[in-house]
Amino acid sequence: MMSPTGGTPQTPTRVLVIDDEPQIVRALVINLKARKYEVDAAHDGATALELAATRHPDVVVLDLGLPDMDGVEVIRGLRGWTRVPILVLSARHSSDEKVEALDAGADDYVTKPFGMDELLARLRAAVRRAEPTGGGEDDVMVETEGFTVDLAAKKVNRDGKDVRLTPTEWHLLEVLVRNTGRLVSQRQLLQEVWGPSYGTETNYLRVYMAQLRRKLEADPSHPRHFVTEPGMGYRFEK
Amino acid sequence: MMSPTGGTPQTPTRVLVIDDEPQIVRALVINLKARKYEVDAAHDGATALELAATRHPDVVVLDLGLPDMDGVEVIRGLRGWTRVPILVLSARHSSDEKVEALDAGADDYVTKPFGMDELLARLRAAVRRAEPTGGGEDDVMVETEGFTVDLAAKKVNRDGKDVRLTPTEWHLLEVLVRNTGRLVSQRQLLQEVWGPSYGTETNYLRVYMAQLRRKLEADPSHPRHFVTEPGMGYRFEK
DNA sequence: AGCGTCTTTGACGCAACTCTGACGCCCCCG
DNA sequence: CGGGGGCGTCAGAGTTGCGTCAAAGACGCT
Repeated sequence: MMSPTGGTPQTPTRVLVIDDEPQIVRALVINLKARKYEVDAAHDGATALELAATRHPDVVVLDLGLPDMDGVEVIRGLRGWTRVPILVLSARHSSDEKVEALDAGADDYVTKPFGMDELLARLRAAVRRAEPTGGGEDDVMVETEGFTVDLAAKKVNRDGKDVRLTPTEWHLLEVLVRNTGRLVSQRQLLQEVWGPSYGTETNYLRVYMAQLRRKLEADPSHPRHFVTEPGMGYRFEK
Repeated sequence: MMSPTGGTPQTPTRVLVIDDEPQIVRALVINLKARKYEVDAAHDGATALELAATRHPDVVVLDLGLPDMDGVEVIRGLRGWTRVPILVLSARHSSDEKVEALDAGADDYVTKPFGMDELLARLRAAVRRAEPTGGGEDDVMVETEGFTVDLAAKKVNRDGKDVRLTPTEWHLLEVLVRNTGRLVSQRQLLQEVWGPSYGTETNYLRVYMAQLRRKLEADPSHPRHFVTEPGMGYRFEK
């Protein structure tokens, strides 16, 4: 009826399935893959958080009954650094459970046993509303007098030539550019680029900011666009 | 447990309730108003679409069983021009109904009879995820005739130029500005900026208030905006 | 298996920020 | 009228944070 991404052919939607019951995981994986989703699976909370950090899923399906940690803790762990839609599965019908999960940051709550059709529809709904912007074309191009960043094409142009960025460099640049003019805290940068457990490794930031400045600033040692706010974070200015 | 808007006191969340059963509408309206939502109600689809257009609700609660038109048509009518979250209520448990409604653009689907707690939690979830991107980025700006404070971007502008503040200076300014016009006790300032164990080191305050005044006041020795209340605390005035 | 690229880690010098103490002022109170 | 506590100001000392470089480790590709 509808492609996972909602019609626009682009990179496939990535789903992270978290459940400790193998048969449920299998059923989900089969159904999702058949519909051209890209699927990762985890059977406990720790693995889940790790996978979420490294794979950056577009939507998370989470069973609350995990062996190693409370499902709500997983929600909080995710919400600490990402707004990825979270669809909760649970065998518990109690109203309190639902309220707790939803208020912790879940986007939807489905009780088992569930219909696969319904689950997939809810998944589509969750992904759909998370999509970038609905109404109008947002400007995916950001220009400075020294270089141009094309967020959609994932390209940076300088003096007519494309600048080669490594994945990490790009990711960092993307977070900064998406917050043009705003200060982005070191913690937020680290967590968005490297994952939730990297909130304090500020040396990574120093290295990669230097890298970005070397590649994009006219005078890397006196940056005009990638501004350091000592003790707080970094800011991208046009 | 949580204010409708998620903590920041601003304009109340507006809900549009669409249902033809008076007792359900009444129950919803009472519960919503008690939680400080602003509520509009419609008992048929035509009125609903009209109200949605004129009142611009932040979230819609829609019963699928309407007298004048199919509920799914209402969803489509809304989705034609707005991305407002739509929470569907329905007596039908059939999977097809849910899939159809969700794929038409609904954000959530709750079957009757429903628990009020759960419904409210789902409503909060729907509003929450729509907030930051939906209505538009409202930067929290505070202006005086001498300078401008942008709390979101963590920026202070004076005479067209950005003022450089250290982390401590920012933190202090932030607490004061968030309490504009109100007196903030020394103890509270110290504990919020330096931590719970620093309730008495008022000399810190003196040093950093001086710093702030030097950077922001036109005449630092005769402050107009950062007012000392001797023996009590400090107050920020526009 | 070998190679190239990307990421991570450590060490160093330098700059920025925080803390601290001394001093003088003003206002309140005795 | 004199004393004292609270406040503002200043500048130095100590600490932390930042930029830079280089090399080792991890990863993927051929």
